[in-house]
Amino acid sequence: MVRVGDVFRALADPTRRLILDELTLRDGQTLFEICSRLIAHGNTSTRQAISQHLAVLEEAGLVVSHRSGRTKIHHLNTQPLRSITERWPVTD
Amino acid sequence: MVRVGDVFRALADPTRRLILDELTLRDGQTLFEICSRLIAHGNTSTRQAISQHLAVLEEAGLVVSHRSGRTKIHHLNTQPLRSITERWPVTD
DNA sequence: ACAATAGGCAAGTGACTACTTGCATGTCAA
DNA sequence: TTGACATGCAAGTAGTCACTTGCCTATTGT
Repeated sequence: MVRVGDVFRALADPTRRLILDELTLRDGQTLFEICSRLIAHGNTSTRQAISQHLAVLEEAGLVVSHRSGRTKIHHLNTQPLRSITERWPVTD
Repeated sequence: MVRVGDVFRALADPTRRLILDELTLRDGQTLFEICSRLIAHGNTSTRQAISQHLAVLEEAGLVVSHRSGRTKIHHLNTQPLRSITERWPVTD
């Protein structure tokens, strides 16, 4: 069960938004891939920090993961974002 | 200039989301009206707390306000929410 | 088996955040 | 003008959060 508060709290951090951007560019990355590519783009986060960020994103339902051997594959899930526009409809 | 981080941080707090809900029900309320109606709905926040929440919402661009005599009228602005679905498009 | 790889767990720290408390400012009605 | 009303400001506090640090587990290749 995903709470809406978790979604917003997860999105409130700039590094977590960068992770979502990275998964938007290439879905299904491992922790090490995400680390490498974030650092390559100037982010200074360590593996442990990014691992904790991914846990927050998973709790919010924005990222789903499954283990494959000794690696863990992360997938983006934009479904929880739907609740945002449903709650406060954007007026055109 | 509204930063996307401010929007998510503002939405991360449950009381602030209740304030947005309240303004969705009836737009253009004063601080005292918002306080009264939130408390009537079981929220235990004080006036000062809600005032600070409104300041955060204004900084995020989600609420715009103008003074009228000794009262301050608050209006909802859902425009910043658009950036959410623009950044991570919701797949149907 | 053994070393390297990919990731996990948990305690500690500094910064930030929500909330309170107390007082000050500005406005309206009598 | 004087008091009541609506709101603002600013310092202090308790709790949360992001990040580090150090060690541990599990899997793969040789």
